[in-house]
Amino acid sequence: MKNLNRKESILATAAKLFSEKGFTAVSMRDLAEELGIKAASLYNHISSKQEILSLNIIYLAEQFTSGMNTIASSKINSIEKLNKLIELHVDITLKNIHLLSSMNNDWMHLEEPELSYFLDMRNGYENNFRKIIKKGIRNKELVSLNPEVILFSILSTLRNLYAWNSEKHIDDSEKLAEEMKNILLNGITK
Amino acid sequence: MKNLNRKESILATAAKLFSEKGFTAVSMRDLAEELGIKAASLYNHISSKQEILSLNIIYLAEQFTSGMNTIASSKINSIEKLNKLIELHVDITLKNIHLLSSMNNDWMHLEEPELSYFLDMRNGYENNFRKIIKKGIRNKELVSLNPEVILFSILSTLRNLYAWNSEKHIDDSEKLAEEMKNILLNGITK
DNA sequence: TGCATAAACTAACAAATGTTAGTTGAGATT
DNA sequence: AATCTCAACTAACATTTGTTAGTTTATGCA
Repeated sequence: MKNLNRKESILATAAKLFSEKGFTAVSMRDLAEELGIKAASLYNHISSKQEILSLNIIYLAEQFTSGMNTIASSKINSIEKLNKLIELHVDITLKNIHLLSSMNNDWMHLEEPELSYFLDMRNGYENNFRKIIKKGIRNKELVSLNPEVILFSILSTLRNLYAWNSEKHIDDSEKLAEEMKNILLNGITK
Repeated sequence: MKNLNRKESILATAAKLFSEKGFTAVSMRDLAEELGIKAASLYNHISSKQEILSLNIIYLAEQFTSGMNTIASSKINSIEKLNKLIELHVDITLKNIHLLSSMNNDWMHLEEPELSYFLDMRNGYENNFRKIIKKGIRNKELVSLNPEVILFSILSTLRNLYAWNSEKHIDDSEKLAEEMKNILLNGITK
């Protein structure tokens, strides 16, 4: 949390606390105490608890959206796109573990209009992912199974990366991505 | 929620609300209102908000633990054990969607001694799962990749089943389990 | 009929919540 | 030296929180 200005360290500390206990269970006094100041002082830097949540979540969601847009529109085949998506998730997750947790578990506490903005991004992301899978099936690159189940399986694993990683700290992002590609795409049986 | 006595319907309704907003964000007044009574009346049936959470979570965790114990000690090979585990998850999840959500997201709000009891069950479950995977690798039934990454990938997908299923309602439990076995074990590439 | 029980109610509590108003002090700018 | 600004502070606010105490009411059993 060093080398951050006060607002940034509030956002980062909030993300950490939210990831441990959830948005609602963390009070502004908890957050202030963790930063060594009084709750009222937080309001010199942010306008509300709600703003902390939405700045954090929207920032992260936009990263995923932008990464997905680049990949979806690139001229590579479906499997290569899936590989790139796995790299994208591993990369963003390892750099933002606490934010990931916050986004996955507290997005429903966003208020309008940020809630709709977030859900639009999330839906857009899933739709792009779904298209890639369906195209892969049509091209015979992927097995012809229910694309929804495929989508769900991969996305669940990628979205949960943060939970696993905070326990066993995998530092080598590249190696982790390679193993995940292997497992998710080729399966685990011999 | 019909054909349940009052206590059971309190637990079920709480699970539903917790799954939508999280344990901390649901007040006893919210819960009471959903049941058509006043908050104080809840205390004729349960002793605290905390009790609601722990009864729900412990009930579910014990189901997983007991299912796992049966599978782990049965005399079948590793891949068959993994198949059984997938069936177990699909089965329990489809029957307890809201409970699943509550357990996955609100367990950290348990208090001692239930918290430790839950964490012991959870760790035991993961250890059994890990053993099955490691033995499968030793037996050359499974590919020789990092067992932690394999464990994490499968478990993430299984644990997230509830989230996906509440949107796209897959009613055919058997068919869903079959597709998941295929994808998780054999991969998705041709 | 009278009584016990179960489950609802009203009213109130102390504590915790997010937030605002107004104040203070240190450091930079004029 | 005087002023401005930033970021901390204290004090207080209106709500909301989980929970308790005491009361009422309907139902089933003696």
